Parts: sequence; structure tokens; C-alpha cells
Amino acid sequence: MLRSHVIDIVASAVQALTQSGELPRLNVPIEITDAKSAEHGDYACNFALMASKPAGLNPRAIGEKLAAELSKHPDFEKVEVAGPGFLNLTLTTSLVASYVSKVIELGDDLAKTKTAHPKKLNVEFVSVNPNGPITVGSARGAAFGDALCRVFAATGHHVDSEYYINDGVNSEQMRLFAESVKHYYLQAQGRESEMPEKGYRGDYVEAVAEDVTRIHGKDKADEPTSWFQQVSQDLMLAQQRKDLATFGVEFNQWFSEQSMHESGLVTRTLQKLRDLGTADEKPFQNIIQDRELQPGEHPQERGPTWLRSSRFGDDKDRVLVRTNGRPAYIAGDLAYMESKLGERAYDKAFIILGPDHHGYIGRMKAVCQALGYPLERFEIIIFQIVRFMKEGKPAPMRKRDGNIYALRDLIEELGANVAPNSSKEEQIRMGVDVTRFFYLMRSHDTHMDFDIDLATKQSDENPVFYVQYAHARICSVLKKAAEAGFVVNLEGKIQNPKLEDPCEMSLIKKIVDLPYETARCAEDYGVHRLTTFAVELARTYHHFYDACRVIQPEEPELSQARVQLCEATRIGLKATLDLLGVSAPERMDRASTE
RNA sequence: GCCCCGGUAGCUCAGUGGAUAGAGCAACUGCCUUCUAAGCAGUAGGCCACGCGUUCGAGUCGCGUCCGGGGUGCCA
Repeated sequence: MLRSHVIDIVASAVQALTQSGELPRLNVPIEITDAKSAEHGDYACNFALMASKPAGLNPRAIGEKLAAELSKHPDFEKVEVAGPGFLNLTLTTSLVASYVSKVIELGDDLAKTKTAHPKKLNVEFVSVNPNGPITVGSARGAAFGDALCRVFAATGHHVDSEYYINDGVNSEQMRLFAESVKHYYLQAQGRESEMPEKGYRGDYVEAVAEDVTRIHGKDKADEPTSWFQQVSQDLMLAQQRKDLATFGVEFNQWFSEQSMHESGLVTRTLQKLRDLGTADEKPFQNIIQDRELQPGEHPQERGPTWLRSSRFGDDKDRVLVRTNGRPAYIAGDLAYMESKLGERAYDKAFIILGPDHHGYIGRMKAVCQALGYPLERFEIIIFQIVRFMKEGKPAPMRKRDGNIYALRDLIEELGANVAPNSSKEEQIRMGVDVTRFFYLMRSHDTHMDFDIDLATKQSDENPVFYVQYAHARICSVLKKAAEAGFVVNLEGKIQNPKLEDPCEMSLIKKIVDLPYETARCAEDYGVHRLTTFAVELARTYHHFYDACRVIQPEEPELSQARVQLCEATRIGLKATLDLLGVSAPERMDRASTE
């Protein structure tokens, strides 16, 4: 919007200078940065410094020429050369003010941009085993992945969010989980039963057993482990799905691992690898043993099937099919990759994983290449660990010790403390808002401490409320303004909005930056910058609110212009919060402070 | 050993190769008969871990060192 407008002006000025022979033909990108302080104007341009060397000219001299050229343009109030050759650009207030109606016209589309090359993207995240609730650890990936999908969609890509269900019937962990559920099921009936070694303990496992009893009755004691595996897996998956939906994360693809084994995709993919020569069963380089296991032949007599992943930068070759004939987990990975990049033809597949999976990167890159796909079509994004601090100490959150820290617990805990007098529904909403915002405040690349005591006990210290309050405040002002006869004018009839206060200018410039922020996020996946942006936009509005009274019956034109600006700000805040998956309440009542 | 991430204010963290490095929390001082004080204004707090390099210019890029966290299965 505004930024690209300025870049265009500078670019044509450079072109004019080139044509008149004052500058040699150069291939220097035009960049515009925010001015560091108000006395430096609105934007700064470093073209003269960048161009100095290739042009063989003093940067200051280039700056002077460019400044002279730019001064001719009516949109600039002032153009100055500063320091070694920076151009400080001050725009006319009328140009800046004209963007208010543009924002109102765009409405909810403000955050959207059109990418030059729209792609069909697949973003896989969370994808935890269906043997427990969504934990506070994997929830960071849920918040990040979901926000990233929203950003991709806003930048014009087609994006599918996908959950990979680890429901392979051969899973050791799932078998163990099923046996644990069965143990609790039997125990509840007073029957003899022993918890398997390394079994899953904890209230939630017992709860699953209770659900099995409630839904399927008490007469399933003789059912095999596989039956328990199926029903307990379905129960856990349903709960995960519900928890994620509460968290505002809805996947449009739920992809079953087992389905690939049943459809033959795994077999087909293994054959493709053998055909490509990237998988084989040679225990030693010179011996070929590519044959089926014969009846009566012991598995040990032949080796496992190997993926020659070390050819593609992995640190070692990987076993694809174990010596006992069962496919290893990576066989599923390969088939899954084939499904995404082959059968379903996504241009690019993203996998968002926790820090414990970073060892996957090399392996999965090898998988991608072993299947004959270029690395550009696949990307793993690792988010770093979250530590939950309670009373100054890390809160336990590991599985299998019966002390799982579930996402649902965190949401409820935060909500109940932040809004003790609100309805349960309202508490959940606020808990979700706080949780999502907190996760997204930090770069996915950084370790973060989530201070639960701070997030719960002292709600007014929470940045999410600062942002939401700005939105609620605007809604309140707009309501009051309407009562005074100032209604947001959608036709843009205000030709020349009387806005010129520095606070108004800063606010408008901030609002129109949203599409740039979104586009940047889609480039480098730094969705956390949107929380920073939200806080900055809210702050800029609060400054404006403090400095400029909106409703002034004796100044109808100014009041109308400021009402328009309030609406534009509201649109910006709402659009930003939408990308973060955080709600934008129209009113917030002050929390009781006794 | 090897791999990944980090080191910026007392704490948690932002920071597009650009000018005087920011926010929140914690501490201190003011501002509600006026559109929501969950707000605003102000004070204080920094060898951006260290060294070398690239550059007109480095918190930002490269190499090295130190410190912290995590990972490294014929588990899934």
C-alpha cells in the first residue's frame, strides 16, 4: 500500500536520473525503511549508500541528485539528505490520510496480499500419537502451525492443514497403551490384572478405560489387545480433535498412517524406491538378496530392507523393513511423502515438529530425495521447547508419569484465573486467547518460558489484553460516536479527511503495514512478529486516543475523519488477531481488583 | 563424539545489514466531573557472551571459542 507507493516513486525518480544521464544504469534494489525518529520524517531510503560503489560516485552526491528529483513529487512534504547519504522522506499528511478510506474499503481483506506464484501447500502439524491428550508442549506447534496456515492463506496460497494419525496397527507404543487401558478396564471390575512393564499410567488412561466401559459395556474382557487398541485410539483421537477445536485449530485433512498400509501405498512406494535404486536388501555391497521370504525360511536368513539415505546426506542408512518382515516407521514416512508430493501433488509440504524431532530433518530430506523429489518441495520447521514455570519452578509435563500437563488444563486454569466471575464458556475463550497469544509472542526458533503464575494471576499485565482492550475501546468509541451522529462512512465520501496530527499519521502508517508484515511472515515463517505488530498497533492507537479526542460536536469534519480512522484501526486489529486465532472482543469489562 | 536451538535491561523476550538498540514484567513519580485508567506521560536500568573477519556501515552476515538447553533406537 503506502510503502510500495513510496518505493514506486523513488524507483521512477531513479529511472528519470538514469535517463537524463545523471546516474549510470544500476541494478540496485529500492528499499524503504521506517524512519528512526519523527524528525527524520516518515521513511528513510538508503539507495544512495547502496548505489555509491556500483555508480562510482560519492553517496552524498547521489543523495542530493535523488532528493532534488523527489522534491518535484507532490506526495512529498520534504526530502532531505542526512548523514552519509540517507534520504529522509516526509509525506504530505493528505497522502497519508487518504489511506484511511482505502483500509475501510478493504475491510477484512486488509491483511491479504497476492503472491506472484500461488502454490498448493500442505502444512502438517501436531500429529501426536493417539495415546494421550494434547499436551501443553505440542500445543506450541498447534498455535504456530495454525497461524502459519492462516498467513499462507492470507498471502494467496492454497493451503491444507493436515494431521497425521499415527494409527499403524503394528505400533509398539499403541499396543502398550491398549494394554494399559485394558488393565484399568479389568481392574475397575475388580478382576485380576497387571499393569504391563512401562505401561501408561495416569488419570487420563483410567478415564479412557471408563469410557470403554461406558460405551462398550463390561463384557469386553476377552477381547484381544487389538480391539482395545482400536477403541482406545478412537477415543483419544476424538478427544484430541475436540481439544484442538476448542483451541481454534481445525484441520481440513486427517490422514491415517494405517490407510497407507491398507491401500497398498506403502508397498508401491517401497517398489518405487527399489526401482529407483535407493532401497535394497543387500547386507553387503556385493551380495544381492532381493527376494521374498520363503515358507519355512527364518527371517534371520535374510537381512532387512535398507533405505540408502546416507547417499542423500543422512548420517546413516535406515532400515525400511525389519528382518522380521514388519515395515519400520520410516516406511510410513516414505509413503506419506509420496502421498503428499506424488499422489496429491502439493507444490510444497511443510512439517512442523517439536525439538525432540530435529533428528528427523536429515532423514526426511533423504526420504524426499530418495523418492526423486527436489528438496525445495519439502521443509521441516522445528519449534523449540517450552518450559512452564509455576512458582518459579518448571512444571512437570512428561508423559507416562501420570502427570501430563494437558492443553485443556492450561486453558481452563488460565481462563478461571483471568476471569473468575465469567461464565465457563467465556473463561475458555479467554484461556484460549491468552494461551495462543503467549505461544505466538516468541519466535518458534527460541526456547521459551511460559510463566503460568504471571499469565493467570495478573491478567492486566498480559499483552493480549492490551491489544484486545484497544479493540474494545474503539468499539466503544464508535458506539458513542454513532449516538452523536458520526457513523462510519463506507462510500468514502470524505474526500479530504482533516487528519494531520502526528499521532494520526503514525497510526495510519502502522495500519497499512499489516499486509507487509503478513507477506514477510509467509516468507520466513516468523508469525510471532504479528503479535509484536498487534501490540504496536494497539499502542499507537492508545497514544492517538490520548492525544486526539474523537467525538467533538463543534468539529464535525474532524470528528468524522477520526471516526473513520478508528474504524480503520479496528479493521487492522481485528485482521491481525484473526491471523493469530485470537478473538477481538467488542467490549471488555474491567476485572474486579479487590 | 556428532546434530539442532539459544546467549540483547534484574526477569521473559522483540529487533528488515543502516542513524541515539526496544517492549512487557519488576522498581520509582505523576494523570480519571470529559469518547472504557485492562489506559497515558515520565524516571531508572545495556562492553547486544567473547575474539577475528566481510562491509562505507554488524545486535543482525561468516569463522572460531566459551556458556546454557535439546536431540542422537531394526520405538512410533
